[in-house]
Amino acid sequence: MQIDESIELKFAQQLRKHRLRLTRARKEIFQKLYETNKPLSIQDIASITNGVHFVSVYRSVDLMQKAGIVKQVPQGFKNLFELSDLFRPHHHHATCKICAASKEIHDARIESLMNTLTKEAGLLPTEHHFELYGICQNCLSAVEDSKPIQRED
Amino acid sequence: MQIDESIELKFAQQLRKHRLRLTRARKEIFQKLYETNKPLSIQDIASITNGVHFVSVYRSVDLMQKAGIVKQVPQGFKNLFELSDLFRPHHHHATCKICAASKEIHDARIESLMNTLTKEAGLLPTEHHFELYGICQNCLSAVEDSKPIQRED
DNA sequence: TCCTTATTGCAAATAATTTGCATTAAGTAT
DNA sequence: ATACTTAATGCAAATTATTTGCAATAAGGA
Repeated sequence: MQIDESIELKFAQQLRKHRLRLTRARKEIFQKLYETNKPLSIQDIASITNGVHFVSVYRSVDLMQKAGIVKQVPQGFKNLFELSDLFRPHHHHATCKICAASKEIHDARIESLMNTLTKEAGLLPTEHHFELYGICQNCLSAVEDSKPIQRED
Repeated sequence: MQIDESIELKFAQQLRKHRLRLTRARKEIFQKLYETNKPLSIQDIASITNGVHFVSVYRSVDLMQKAGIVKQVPQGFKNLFELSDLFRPHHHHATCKICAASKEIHDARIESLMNTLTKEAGLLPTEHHFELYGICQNCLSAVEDSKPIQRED
């Protein structure tokens, strides 16, 4: 997939703004996040990225995060990353607890409520994490809610 | 702090319902979560808990989580735990990005919106994670937003 | 009190993340 | 284009976090 010209430019500018260099590794990471278009773990990124050492992925994702290029998406117990709102429309995720399939949610109601609540709590809003979980149609049949928890043995 | 009788009973029942035994370690963990009354990491719990090996904390928190006694609160990049809604009113957190002070939010608007959105996404709602971040009054003065990111060197 | 088996503690294995350092390569100036 | 400065990379190794195996212990029911 070819990245849009203006997106690429913005990427370069954002790096520069934070005195970060536009390296092959970072281009590669950005490209993969862009075309995959869903939250990925560091490991995920390292595995699909071409010739970029996983340590560099850690370091670059961290810096790109601080530079506002990438944002963290804590999903359940995993820390995932995707491109920030600078590069794609702000959204949230609804994820199936069972099959982990995840769907994007775009809804203005969320944002306004978030801001209101954050301010009401006496904070200057910077960000919010918002993840919905449920069970999708496909998986519903396999679940019995009242059953005691499963052990692995 | 002494735990309410009915709370303790419910705790025991919930364990039993899931065929989990009421052990000293679990009482201790429950007690600490109860009196601390804020999200704690596994490490936190292990350190304030009296004579409970950290491996047991991992295991018991995991089981108590599956049994609905404890719930996970992914906060930023940390996985924290607190008692589930069975034992304290459902709420969310507004956390200062800088000093990490965290304030509880109780607001019915959130819940209804969550449920609506989850259903709209085609999922049967099970849970949601919802964390607000901002900068509190105390910390506000120390921040200059447009400054390039800080490196540690 | 006895019996069954979940739970614990400990040691050790794995996995995840971070750090130090020499080498490479951006980005700027010449 | 070439040289220069220093950020960024790769690799090895250190930390840190989490999980697993197993023998000893202790819940909880008979």
